[in-house]
Amino acid sequence: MFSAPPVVESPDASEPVLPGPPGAVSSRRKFDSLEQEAFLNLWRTFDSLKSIEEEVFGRFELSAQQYNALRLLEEAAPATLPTLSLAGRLVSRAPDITRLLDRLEARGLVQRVRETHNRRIVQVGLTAAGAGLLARMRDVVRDCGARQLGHLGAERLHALIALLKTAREPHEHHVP
Amino acid sequence: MFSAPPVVESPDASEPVLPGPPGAVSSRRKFDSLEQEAFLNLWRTFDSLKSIEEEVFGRFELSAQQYNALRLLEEAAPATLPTLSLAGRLVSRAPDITRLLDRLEARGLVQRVRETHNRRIVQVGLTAAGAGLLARMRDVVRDCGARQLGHLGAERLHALIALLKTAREPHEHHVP
DNA sequence: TGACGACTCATGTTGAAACAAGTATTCTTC
DNA sequence: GAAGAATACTTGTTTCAACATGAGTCGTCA
Repeated sequence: MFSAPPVVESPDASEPVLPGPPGAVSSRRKFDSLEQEAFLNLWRTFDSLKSIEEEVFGRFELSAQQYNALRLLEEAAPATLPTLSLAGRLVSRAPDITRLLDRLEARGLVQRVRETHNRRIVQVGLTAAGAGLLARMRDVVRDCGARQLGHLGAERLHALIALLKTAREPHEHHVP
Repeated sequence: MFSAPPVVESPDASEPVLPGPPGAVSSRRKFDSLEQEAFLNLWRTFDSLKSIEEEVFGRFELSAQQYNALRLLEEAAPATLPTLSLAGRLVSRAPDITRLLDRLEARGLVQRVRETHNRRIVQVGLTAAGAGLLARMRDVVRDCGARQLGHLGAERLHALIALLKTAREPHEHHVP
């Protein structure tokens, strides 16, 4: 099955085992195209910043997606949101919104009420406990943001936001 | 089984906040800070582009991370890489590199050979089948990149790449 | 030599994400 | 006003990622 078993003992076996690419090499050799280079940079940067978020949210035993759901409910409060409407507003698509809410409800952070007029719909609302948790997290979360991206400054942040919006614009399906 | 001192939520989860009383507080601002807005845009854009990648790689029954591993092995070929060295070069950190390679090896795309001089190390190399798969994917992947970000144009792609690098630079333990 | 510790990878377990199928309810059409 | 389509979730199942733990190997120094 294998044409030539390349049991090549890597000649540079003494290469640095530490993470991080040898960036000095020409970057075009590593990427097929500029678009791919951009996407890989996007991926790497997102992963880097996400790990910071996760460390912060982990202290409250929340995932980033759970926090995001709570924020959307806070924004809607004192009104509530139908389950799928909430799912549609999440940053990342959430095909498993039911169990995400299960976990939040089990901790008393959200509340689900089946509508009386249309009993198919389940309204989701933030509880006082959920609002309290968000309030306690506020400062920590803001500090986290500053730690992540504060060094960019307002001007470059605006430029980055604009570029990111332009990047995904053609892929969005008409969502307000 | 938690190592960090958990910040527990308030124990009173009994006060529901449902549509009822008006007033209360409702922040109309959507973001706490510019940094958070930038991160959420990063997240959303990454998720959008990633779903395109996944659709393309899914046609070959590969995840983006698996493809990335194969690409790194192709870059190293005909030499091989120690397992952890490969893991360190992946775009996203991969604590489960063993089973990722298990799956690739089960399909005959990579080959693992335990080194004789230092039997702790397992060298990973691309097989001919793996190289063939990458070759068959090449055009599709490039088209995918163009579909994702081709509308930006070279100038804005360069600007985006530069901003992304600057964004994650202080969080990398290694300066490339 | 042989105990000790560092290194490299494998394995066990838990929990979440993804996809598909099912259930209850409402709407539509005749 | 009943059959069938549509809606809004829910549940089941499989797969994968994350964390902790363990096993084998090597270097070192008494």
